[in-house]
Amino acid sequence: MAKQAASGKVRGSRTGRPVMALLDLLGRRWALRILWELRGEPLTSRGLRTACDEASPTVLQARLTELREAGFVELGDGGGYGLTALGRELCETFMPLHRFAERWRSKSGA
Amino acid sequence: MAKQAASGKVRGSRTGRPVMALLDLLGRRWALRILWELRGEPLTSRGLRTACDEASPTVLQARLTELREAGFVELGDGGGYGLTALGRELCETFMPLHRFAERWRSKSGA
DNA sequence: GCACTACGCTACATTATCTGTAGCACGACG
DNA sequence: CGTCGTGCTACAGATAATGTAGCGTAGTGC
Repeated sequence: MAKQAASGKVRGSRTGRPVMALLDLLGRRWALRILWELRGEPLTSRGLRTACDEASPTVLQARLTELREAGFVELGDGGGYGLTALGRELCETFMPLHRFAERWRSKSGA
Repeated sequence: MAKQAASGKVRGSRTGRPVMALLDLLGRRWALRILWELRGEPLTSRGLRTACDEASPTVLQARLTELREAGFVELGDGGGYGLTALGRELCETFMPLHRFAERWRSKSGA
């Protein structure tokens, strides 16, 4: 479990372009999902686990650490994970995805 | 290698919400990156591989198949992968990510 | 103090997934 | 025919995720 995120080099950032680093960071299992679940209000680690279909705490913890190092997520004082201002911004970016997903389903079968 | 994408159930869609299916589909290695690299003009499978830092053809082929089944990517007549209209829509959604990534880098170190 | 609960977080064996290299079948070009 | 470029696949080795269990800490009620 390497610790390299946000400190200058994330896996996939070989090109130097920050989008790649971001794309790679978000393209990990549960990363997008975590941001999505945190979009409303902060959740405890166990609450987040429940929200994420009981994903294993190992990955969740790993993603949470990466996301924290990236500055998108933070651990509140009284416990519970929440989005930082930056994380909230990022989440805004994904909001259109919700509407898109609905349209997508109606077009792709189902 | 299971074939289940877009045909009603993708891994992670247990909740039934299409966002989850989409989040899960895009939250696989190279999925986001592939969409991103295809955003401009179509690329051949090898061209795409080059664009994706020489990622192994195994995963690329797997993602390409999933993305095709999802209706985001298509294989052109004369060869070369390109985005479908739906895929292009999805890509539009990610465009703000580029600007965000720049801001992110300046805030998170580097 | 003591049990009880919930928190963030970790260990570890099993299983799934990705990497890297090689190579196939097909077609176009010379 | 030989060579090149397609899309795509096989397979061994490395890496990451799963699932279950449990740690240390902190707050509660007694």
